[in-house]
Amino acid sequence: MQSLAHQISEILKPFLKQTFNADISQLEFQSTRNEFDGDITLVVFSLLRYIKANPVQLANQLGIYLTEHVDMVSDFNVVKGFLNLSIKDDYYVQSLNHITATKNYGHCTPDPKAVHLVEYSSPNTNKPLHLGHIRNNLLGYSVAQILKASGKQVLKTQIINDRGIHICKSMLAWKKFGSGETPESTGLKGDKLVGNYYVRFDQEYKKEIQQLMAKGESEDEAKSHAPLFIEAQKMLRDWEAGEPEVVALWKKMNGWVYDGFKTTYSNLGVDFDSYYYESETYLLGKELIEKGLEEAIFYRKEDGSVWVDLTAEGLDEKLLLRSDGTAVYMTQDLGTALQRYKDNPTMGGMVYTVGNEQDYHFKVLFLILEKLGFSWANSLYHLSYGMVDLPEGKMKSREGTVVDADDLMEEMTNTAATLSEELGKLEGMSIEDKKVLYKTIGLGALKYFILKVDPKKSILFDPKTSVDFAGNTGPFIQYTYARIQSILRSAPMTSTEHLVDQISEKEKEIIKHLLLYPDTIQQAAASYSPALVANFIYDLVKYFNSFYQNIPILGGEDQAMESFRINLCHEVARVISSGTGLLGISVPERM
RNA sequence: GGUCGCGUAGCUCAGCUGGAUAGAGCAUCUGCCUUCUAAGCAGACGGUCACAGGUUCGAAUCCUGUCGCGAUCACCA
Repeated sequence: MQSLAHQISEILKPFLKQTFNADISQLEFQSTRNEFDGDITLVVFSLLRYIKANPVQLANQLGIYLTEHVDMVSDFNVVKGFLNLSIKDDYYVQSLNHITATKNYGHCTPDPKAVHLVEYSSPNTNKPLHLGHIRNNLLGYSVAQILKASGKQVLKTQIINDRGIHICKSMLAWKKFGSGETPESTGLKGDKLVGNYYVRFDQEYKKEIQQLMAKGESEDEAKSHAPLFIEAQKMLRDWEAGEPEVVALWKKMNGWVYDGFKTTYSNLGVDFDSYYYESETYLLGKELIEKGLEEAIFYRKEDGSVWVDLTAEGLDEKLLLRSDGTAVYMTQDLGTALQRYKDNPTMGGMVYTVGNEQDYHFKVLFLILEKLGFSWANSLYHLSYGMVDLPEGKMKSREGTVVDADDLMEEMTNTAATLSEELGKLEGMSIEDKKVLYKTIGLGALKYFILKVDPKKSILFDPKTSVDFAGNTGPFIQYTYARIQSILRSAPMTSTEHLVDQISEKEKEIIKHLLLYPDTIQQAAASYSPALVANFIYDLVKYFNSFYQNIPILGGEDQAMESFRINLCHEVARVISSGTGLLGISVPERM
């Protein structure tokens, strides 16, 4: 079913062409403001570009034409250049019936050829996930859901940063100070255990630096002379050389971390279809560099390092290979991108969910791929998002100001439990069911809190004030859904064929809003913004609550009206559930 | 310093490709629980949309400049 605006446009365009000889691609409509009569408004001002006329006269002319030729337009009025049209109740009833009859309303039919890859999370394996990762994961997962709803086949993946000096640091600390501790022996989550040794390394390293400085070395000298640092560097070289003992330790400790991550992801409700490991991809891309050198897209300096000159594009020169021939971050990313297109030849796009601190990196990456002549280079998208800041400023793992992902989720769940018990509405529910519910609510609050904000903006998170459960929040939306379920339990949906002619303004608002849902999904997919969906759902819930609070549903009124309202409740619930699903938030039947 | 992003109510945020008197939530204040869930509803208070120009019928939105905040400009990832 086409939107109302679209239908009216189609009727008006031939008329405009015939009468004014004006070919107009886009007519501008908006919802009529409450203080005026009418349902939908045509902004006639915007036509003046094509038609030289008095806006009020033109509006009247169009209004007369529409009331005469379009059945659903019952009346009109003109205020300045605004043509306000009144729409018959029939239209709303039919729209609601149409929504009811549409399976997966708002979702496009999947196109099996439109494969999209969404990369998110991409953690380091030397410490646990924190609040920043939560934003990354929620965004990536939600965008994947939204793309799916817009008809794409989506593959979720991550690239795991499992190699490098920082990994060796925690390995070394465990070897020297760990006395054989394991997740089993300590009862700690694997990622937490490894993270502790990363911190331990830093502590011991600092001690050594102090000692060396006491002996008269400068800070810089001390940093590079400290025995621990030298040992860590050696370990990295041994790892790259494939030294069996180091590799075995690396595998063991990374395994612990993966187990820990798995728990965190599962609690957060995100998942992946594939994994790429940096240890397997860091050498990729070198061939690509050779190709670029042959084609003189890149150049080699005397010391052997390879560069690309992007000054013509307003950027700098960028290193692609070190003078010793080893790969850098960019080399690896070039190779990984190519590899992914080889793995999925029909891929229509790739989304990188990475913080905005890497805006420059991705700009350069995409530009280089374009220079190398890959046609798919322009279908890459960097889903850039702002940092999550604490009131004290940035999160710093070494200064202990990191908000741990697991702790935060647990805290949210506990808060939800406390609030729920205070409200005391859960009599008769089993303890297991309650537990699930508290988690659903707590995580709903957290997810919504993060996702309702425009991705590119930074988020200020105050752990002390925590996350709200009232107002524009996840729990409010979940709560409304649960209330609707309660209505539907006592009055199940009935036939949808009733024609009703006493629909209230608020009900019309709700239906108009429901009709916008498919557009919202498309827009959110085009701009990779879950915030659009989040705010859409919130608006819908606001409209609904206001209607629901004031109009009795089971009042023994006119039967047609009553079943119309119950249908409306049902469809609102359906859209809420589908919309929150796009955000990765689940909705409980009761709460 | 160069580049990129942000700046809307005391706080946290919406505001679609320019449209009518800029919207929510939190906080403060006033009402509403004997009927389907009060995590709610109705209302009050609160704004020089950072500032200055420009484009036009019309600017929070587009352009230019200024100021403020942040990120980035590594043979780190």
